[in-house]
Amino acid sequence: MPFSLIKKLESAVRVGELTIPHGLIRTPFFMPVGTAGSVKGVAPRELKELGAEIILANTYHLYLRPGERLIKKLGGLHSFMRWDKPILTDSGGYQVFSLAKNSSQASGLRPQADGLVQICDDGVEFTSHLDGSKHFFTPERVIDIQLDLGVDILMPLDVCPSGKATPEEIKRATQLTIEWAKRAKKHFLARAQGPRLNGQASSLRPLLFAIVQGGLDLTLRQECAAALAEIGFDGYAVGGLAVDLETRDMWDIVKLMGEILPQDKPRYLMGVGTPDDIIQATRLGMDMFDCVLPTRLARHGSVYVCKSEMDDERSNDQQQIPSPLRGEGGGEGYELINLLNSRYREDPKVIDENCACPACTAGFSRAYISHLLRSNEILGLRLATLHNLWQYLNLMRELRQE
RNA sequence: GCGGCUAUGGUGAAGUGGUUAUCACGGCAGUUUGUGGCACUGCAGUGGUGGGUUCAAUUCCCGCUAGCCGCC
Repeated sequence: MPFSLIKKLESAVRVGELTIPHGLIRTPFFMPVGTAGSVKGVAPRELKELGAEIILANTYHLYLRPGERLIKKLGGLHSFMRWDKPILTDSGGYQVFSLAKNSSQASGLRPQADGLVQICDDGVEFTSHLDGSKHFFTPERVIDIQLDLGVDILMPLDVCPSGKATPEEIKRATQLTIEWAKRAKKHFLARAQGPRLNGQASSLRPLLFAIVQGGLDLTLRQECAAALAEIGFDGYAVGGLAVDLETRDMWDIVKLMGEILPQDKPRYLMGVGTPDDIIQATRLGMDMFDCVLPTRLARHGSVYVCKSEMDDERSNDQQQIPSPLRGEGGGEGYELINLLNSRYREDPKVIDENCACPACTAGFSRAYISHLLRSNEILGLRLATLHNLWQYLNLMRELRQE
């Protein structure tokens, strides 16, 4: 069995082990996002030093550029990007949703903007954001691309409805997602039965997950989860929740998923989230996460500060070990500060005194990083990114040991 | 001393006799959740100064001041 649940902590966090071709990973874990085969600004060796054990890349983007054929020719994605630990690829289902959203906002540029993405029973037709060329993805094609990339965990093509979708649209998206998952599995098994799947020396095969959709409809989510579990997959993802968060509450769904998804399989909450979201979700039984927030926020100047540090002066005599997990309520362990704000221009402190990331241990001041970011110096983006990723990965370490 | 030109947000530039004066960069702030790379959204100007013409002037005219160019 690729996954084994070792124990449930008092907090209800599931500590387990996932064994895949490029290594063994302990849950719960966070996957830094490296859409185009690179976690922006961070080299593989640095990722390892931060404690990353698996990263996420994107099928849609790598298919369009440089193309899975080229990557396969050069030895697969691991060899291509010089990362020898596990990789999970997102299927491109989210990009279909995201492109459709962007196209309707691009007023004027395209008269038939909504024609940018066409979903039919067989698959999805879309227009490349790079050169306008037309492409067609089927569930089978997306499996083939991911096998060519040689990744450890494959995600099937799904339909991710927007937060504004009608109940009918959500129902149809859910039905298609189940149908496509079934086709993906069939195709995956047919290809995986070959003796040397993508030429890997490892005897371990890659894993195929399924994605639960259904919007905020508890019944639909339950039916979708049951249908997918009936088909049987290596793990189960919960999709479509990291969307329109300001107007929608995902927690009822997350709680339900934690209760009904197969206990002996990893659960992946896609696209989530803030550190506080992740803490809460692990307590509801989620095992895997990915999110662009730490890396994107860093590039825009925002960095995480553990609140236990902000309270330092008050808690001095208590000799408290700083941890985002202290406090029973959970959440509210982190504060986000924007180094581009004028108040940090002359701030001599490091981002977070209790942080052991490369930026903080080297002693780079907030003032210096602020200067770098204002001057558009690459090092500024890198330092902020390293810091935020370290915060996330350290949080996961603490969650596993709690 | 004489002649000419120019004076528009922090900077550099547009533009117009009449509702909220445009753009870039900079500044200030906000947003960001399966990443269309440092993205996006806001905010800040009583239009050098004093008069005049006009129903109405940033826009037309005059004085003053400042800067630039040329001549003596």
